[in-house]
Amino acid sequence: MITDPSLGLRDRKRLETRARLEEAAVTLVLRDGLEQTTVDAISDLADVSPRTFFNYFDSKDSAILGLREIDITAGLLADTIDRAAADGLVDAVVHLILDVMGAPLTRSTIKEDRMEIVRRHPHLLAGQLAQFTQLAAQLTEAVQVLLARDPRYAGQNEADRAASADVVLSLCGGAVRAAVKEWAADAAAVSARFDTASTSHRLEFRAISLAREVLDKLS
Amino acid sequence: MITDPSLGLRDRKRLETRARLEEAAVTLVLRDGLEQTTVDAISDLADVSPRTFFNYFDSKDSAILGLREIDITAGLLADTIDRAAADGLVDAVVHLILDVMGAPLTRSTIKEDRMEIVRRHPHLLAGQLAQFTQLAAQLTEAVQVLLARDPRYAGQNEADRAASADVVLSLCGGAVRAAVKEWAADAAAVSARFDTASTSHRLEFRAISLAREVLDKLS
DNA sequence: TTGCGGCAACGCAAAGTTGCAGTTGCGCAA
DNA sequence: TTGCGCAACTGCAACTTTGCGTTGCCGCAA
Repeated sequence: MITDPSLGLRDRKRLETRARLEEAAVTLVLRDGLEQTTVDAISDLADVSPRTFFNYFDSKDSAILGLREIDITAGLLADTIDRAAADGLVDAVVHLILDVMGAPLTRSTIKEDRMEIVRRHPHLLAGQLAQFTQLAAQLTEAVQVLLARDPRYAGQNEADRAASADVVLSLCGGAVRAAVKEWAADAAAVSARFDTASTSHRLEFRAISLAREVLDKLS
Repeated sequence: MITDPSLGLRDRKRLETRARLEEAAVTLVLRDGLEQTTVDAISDLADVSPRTFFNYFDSKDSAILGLREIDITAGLLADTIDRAAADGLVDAVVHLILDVMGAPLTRSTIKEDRMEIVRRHPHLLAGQLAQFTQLAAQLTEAVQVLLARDPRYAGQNEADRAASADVVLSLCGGAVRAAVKEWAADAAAVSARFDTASTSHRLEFRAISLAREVLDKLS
């Protein structure tokens, strides 16, 4: 239940509805399977109309993963800039992607259930990751900001920087996707209990290694 | 009309049906606009049922672009390997992507009409490019073959090579996407007549530059 | 307290997409 | 030449997704 009094009734209801939809989606998928779970059923369980479902989520998959519209806060961007200065651009961007895409997996109250679902249906995450470029002009924008503060890209004009940002994002996104793929294959095989926080770190570490390796060998 | 006598009636009919669908799609989109053109209308004009439409194409967009199932022939793979040896991995992969994705744009008989449509609706190509990773396990496989023949990746085991291939593909795919974005923005602004062959070359050149630049600056 | 602007939920309709099952007819071998 | 297997085509139903127009109610200001 959401009780933050700083929000008006309207916003509280909105948050509650979203939470109900997320929980309904996860519950039904665990109970009936991914294919068997329809948007209608999720909406029913959450007590809203199917039309409303799509006012909250872009797709069934988004609801299951609990992805909300990407919103890169000033704080997150600042952290990313710091990270870029400390560890380099690749580390920062990989971290940013995982933070934005993976937050519901590692920080939600139903994260264990979500992890279980993702483990059983790796294409869920992979699919979102494949699309994330188009979903998130914001990410490109954030990377552009990073590039603008990078001396190596100082001479570039706006347009070139946008293009470069796309490529950097694609590289890092690919690394994350590859890391997730491995993790899903591993998790399916090993099926060991795992702790979500450490999983997130392992993913980040692996993604960064992969990206760096390619940079290393191809340049 | 398809008249190659080496094919049986069955195959000839199949090719004809596909051609009719492609042409119907392009014709109707040019006449009525992208949104106004429905799968039903395309199927009608091509004299098949809407259900059959989806036996030939994954989506309306694919039909408009004339994308067929990706099939990397032995010849194409050999060419790509040669190119990798001569100009490097990035050049080869970028070329491969453009060849696979762009063939219908540069080699089809209705290419001018297609180019016109892509110019008016850049998201068509961008969308396909965004999805191409998942569509094309074959591309990943091809890149894996390239990596296997690359001395820098000689020490890697199968699994690591698969991951690296994903990242390389993502990098090059991003570069192509960025190049296409620029081209679309340009073409929309300039709206000049242009020659499809040289467009393809310019795209390839620009994509390679972008990829190399990122490799250069980030490593 | 009342009235108003706007957002949220909703129903409806249309389009895209996919699985299933039945029919037809090509291609091949006996 | 005949018969069989398989692939293509089809209709149908279900599901996902989106646009549009309507209704009701929250939040704010007079």
